[in-house]
Amino acid sequence: MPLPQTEAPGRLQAELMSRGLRMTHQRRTILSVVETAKQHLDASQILRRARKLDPQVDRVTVYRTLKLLKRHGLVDELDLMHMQGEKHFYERRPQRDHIHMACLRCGKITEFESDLFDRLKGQIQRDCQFHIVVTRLEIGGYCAQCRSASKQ
Amino acid sequence: MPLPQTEAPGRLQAELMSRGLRMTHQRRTILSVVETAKQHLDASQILRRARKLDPQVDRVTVYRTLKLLKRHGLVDELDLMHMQGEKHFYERRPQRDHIHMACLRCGKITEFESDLFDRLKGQIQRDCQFHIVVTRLEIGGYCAQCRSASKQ
DNA sequence: TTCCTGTTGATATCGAGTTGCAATTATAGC
DNA sequence: GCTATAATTGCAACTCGATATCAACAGGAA
Ligand SMILES: [Mn+2]
Ligand SMILES: [Mn+2]
Ligand SMILES: [Zn+2]
Ligand SMILES: [Zn+2]
Repeated sequence: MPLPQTEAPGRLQAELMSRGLRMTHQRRTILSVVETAKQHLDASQILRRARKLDPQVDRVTVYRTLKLLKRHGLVDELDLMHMQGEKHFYERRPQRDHIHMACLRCGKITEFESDLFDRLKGQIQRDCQFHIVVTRLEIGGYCAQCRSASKQ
Repeated sequence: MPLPQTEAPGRLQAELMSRGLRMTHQRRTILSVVETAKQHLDASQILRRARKLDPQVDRVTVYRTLKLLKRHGLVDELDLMHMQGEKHFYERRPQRDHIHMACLRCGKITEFESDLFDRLKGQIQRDCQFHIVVTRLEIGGYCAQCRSASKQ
């Protein structure tokens, strides 16, 4: 039993349990991977990390769990400009939405929060009578380093 | 010869030719499909429409042409929340960027332009020293119709 | 502990998109 | 208009992210 049941349940686990969902060993493992990730991970990276904790976990369960988390609004899915293949990336939904910038040269991902973004969402809800559930603002371009590097 | 060579070249075609790219019959066909599309089309829809004009056109050529158009910043790629499968959708890049809202109930796609969005992009370029090449703001939620329909 | 139902793993399969390569063709130069 | 040549195409095979199926399993209420 690599993952003792007694560990403090993360927020993701608590969220799912409060919604009456069954908490399996595999789910706990996958949730802990998503929750402790310091970067944006794709499904196969999540699988690899989950297997380190519990070699039993199957690829299919990772996909099923990610779909579940998306459906409950607990993780967000990103393209990050599909810079290498068609994979999607996942991150815990933060308190406040943020913007993702992907550098088309070095691949670096930068996050950015902005009042203007919050106001824009407000405008959309008001002017379009559209009830926003999920937002995804992704920007491709060139980061500061790569800009100065390419100026000679 | 369903597509006479004498037809006025569309803007996409003119753009590509001005960049010194070869203008093949297949490309002309695919460009005309993309250019005249009234909705967001995925690759297989583009193929089907292109084949109506020239049954010779191959699936691979559609993908290659879309990649070319993306690389030249002439079309934008969208997920539209991946509501049915993993397809991507394409549209001619407009003068002014717009936002895409996808209704998670009826699937309707709504477009929206906003000064706040333009200002947000300006802020990002300034504050993050990030040179923006492409932006993609996609929002999932519930449209006005579906909201009132679900209120009993 | 029992029972029931939701969940899982193994496998096969789907389907969007890519690759390799020989045949074709656009176009620049004559 | 020809010719030469390098870009482009079509076909087939392939990659790989994601899904469907279904028997076996296990969470958790009673
Ligand atoms: Mn995508
Ligand atoms: Mn659009
Ligand atoms: Zn960079
Ligand atoms: Zn709707």
